[in-house]
Amino acid sequence: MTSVEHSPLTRKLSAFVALSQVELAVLERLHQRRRTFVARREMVHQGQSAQAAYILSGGWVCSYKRQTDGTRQIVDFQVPGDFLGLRSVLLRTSDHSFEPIVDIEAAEVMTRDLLEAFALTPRLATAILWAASRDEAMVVEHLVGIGRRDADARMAHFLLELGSRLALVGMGGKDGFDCPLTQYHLADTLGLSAVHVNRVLRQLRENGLVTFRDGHVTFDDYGGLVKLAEFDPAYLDQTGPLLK
Amino acid sequence: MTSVEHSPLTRKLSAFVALSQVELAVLERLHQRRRTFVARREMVHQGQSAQAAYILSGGWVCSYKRQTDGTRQIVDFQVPGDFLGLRSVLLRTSDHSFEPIVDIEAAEVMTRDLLEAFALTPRLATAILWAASRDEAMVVEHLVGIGRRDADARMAHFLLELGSRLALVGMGGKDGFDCPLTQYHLADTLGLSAVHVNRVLRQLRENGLVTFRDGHVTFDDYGGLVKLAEFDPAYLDQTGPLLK
DNA sequence: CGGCCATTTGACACCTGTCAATGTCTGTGG
DNA sequence: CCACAGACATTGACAGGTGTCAAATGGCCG
Repeated sequence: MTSVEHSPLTRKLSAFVALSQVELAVLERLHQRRRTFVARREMVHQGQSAQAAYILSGGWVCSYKRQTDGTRQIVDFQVPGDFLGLRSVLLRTSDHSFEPIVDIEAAEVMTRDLLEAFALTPRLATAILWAASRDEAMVVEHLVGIGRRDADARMAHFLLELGSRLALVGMGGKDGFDCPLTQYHLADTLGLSAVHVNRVLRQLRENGLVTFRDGHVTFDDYGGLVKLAEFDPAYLDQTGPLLK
Repeated sequence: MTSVEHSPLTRKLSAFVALSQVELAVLERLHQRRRTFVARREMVHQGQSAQAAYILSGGWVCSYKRQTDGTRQIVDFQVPGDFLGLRSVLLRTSDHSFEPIVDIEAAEVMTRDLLEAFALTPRLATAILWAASRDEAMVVEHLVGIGRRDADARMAHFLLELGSRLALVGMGGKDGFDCPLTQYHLADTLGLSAVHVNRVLRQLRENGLVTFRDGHVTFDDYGGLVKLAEFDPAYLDQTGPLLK
């Protein structure tokens, strides 16, 4: 499609607004300090003086909160093209922990560089704020899901949301996507036990809706899944108002 | 305590940072356009071109999301001193609905006035952003609660959080607070059925922990409640805890 | 080969939802 | 003043969704 190799973040934002050459250049320049993190090693990213955010370019990360009894609740996932710790730069960080799910590659962005980029290209700032507000909308939708959907619908909704997000960066479509998550990750995300996650997955598979297996999610009946989850992606594509 | 009558928002922010006379004046000036809303009449506040936010000075509001099957999930409550729709001004609004729980009084703040106030007094901007990030931390904590706490702990945690928030604006303390919520509100907040909310409240009452009755919450055993809920107010970031 | 991790499955308990009925209080209208 | 309706709170009986416990299976890697 594109002759030039763009970063996932560029792809994502481009789906939201057409960026000029200058804006694209500024965006790419933010990707200079490349860093890698090893799977499962917690990236401490507490409320301290976090002077940098990260743009995830490869691999998956989850942000979670751990309770005193040992259980944890995963609040969100970050996939390529997503920011890590953006809010801790713009506002103040809440005390999440971040854990790479696989080995990841990310670009470290210093606060001053980010703010400078914002000053140079207001439209870029707008686009990035759009991404941040989308993240927040996802947390809210997540809350609704855990509070008011049963396990099947919750799982279906989550997989559909993930599929939509990945499609935006070219890593999946309506047939499915590669997915490095374990059933424990799903359990900690959806507020279920790992055992029940397995039961739910089996049922969805046997009903011909979706198959979660060997690191790959296959949408066997996309329409049926959407119906089961009452999935309305409106909260994801907030195309419009901000840039008008 | 104070000879001058300050707004709840002023009280709240003052607990976070000592504001100068100038900053206090700017803050009070934001309260000029007073409006009232009637209980139970939904304040439509969709993603449209929301050019204003509100500072709640009296009464309670809840923000919620309704599902197609009719159930709803309350995402957050706003009590005096809280902003309504702040994020929809700074970023973009997610599609919540707002419902006054009782008759409320609020100050309408136009975006331009707010931005102007920010420009005049950066410290005020910081304080307000702190409030916004606290709201977000509460949503996350709420997610953790629904996902990983049982009904008793969830209820206890919620009541303690509410108590802390109200204490910040002088509307409650370690003994309790006035509370206009119905058990249906609690159910929609905690992801429970109204019937079960009633059972949980009875149990907490019979265990001598907390009494929810006749529009008033009484902490019968604050310490016991904290222990049951494993309540750690760190996420509220109330630097100068009034509850000490 | 021998651990370790993730997955899978079954049995059972229990937390929570649903259904239904009753009680209480408030406001309204006769 | 009383009858009545409506909203909220309360309680019991019952069903069902999920969690917990335990064990077996299979893949991966040192």
